[in-house]
Amino acid sequence: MGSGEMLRQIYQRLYDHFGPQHWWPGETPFEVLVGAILTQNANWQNVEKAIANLRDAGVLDLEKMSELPPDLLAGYIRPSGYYNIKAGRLRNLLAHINQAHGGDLDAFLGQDAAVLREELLSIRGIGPETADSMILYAAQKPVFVVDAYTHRILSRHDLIAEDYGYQEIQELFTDNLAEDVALFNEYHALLVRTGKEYCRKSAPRCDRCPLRGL
DNA sequence: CACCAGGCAAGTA
DNA sequence: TACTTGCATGGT
Repeated sequence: MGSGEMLRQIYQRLYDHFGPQHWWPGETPFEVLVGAILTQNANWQNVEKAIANLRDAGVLDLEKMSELPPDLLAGYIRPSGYYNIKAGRLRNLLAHINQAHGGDLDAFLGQDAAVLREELLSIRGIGPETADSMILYAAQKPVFVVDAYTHRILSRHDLIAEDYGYQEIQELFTDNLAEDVALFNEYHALLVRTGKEYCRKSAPRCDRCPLRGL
């Protein structure tokens, strides 16, 4: 069986098992950008608390957050962990949008996906996964997001080698699936859901995994 | 108590 | 190039 057929079969099994996941839980593109940084190695529940703090403070907005003193910003996002590091990363992103695009978020996100990706990766604190999450979920362009769960699920089911890197895994999907924002959105969300419930680092419950037997 | 969560950068050899 | 470590909170 070819890789494309295999990937579509995986998707079908996960979708049949879990149904639609309704990602990304963000109300605006800006909120998605912020969430993408805050969720780095952090539980989403904690990220929601941090975002709620920002919203209550009225600074969940490009201009308002840009004017916010760094220590105050760090205080608001405290529940998401690494708050000093992440406050700096948020400010790096804000500075880039302000300096390179005059604070025009739509212009920033409206660029060609490849150009946007290069710009994002040039910002301190934004790596491949964060950049791709932003492009897919905020800019709504068809880039496949790879995360730790994607790697773990595929390697545990012997669909890829253990030492596959980000780029290789991403190419596996983009070279074998139609470039469809809705599909990439749902697929990534389903892989995360699968990882959480059936493919954790320790104590895996592969007995009930919807992908067993592939 | 230990381990983990929708990573990334900086330091070391 | 290939590891290792720091960052830090809250849930299980």
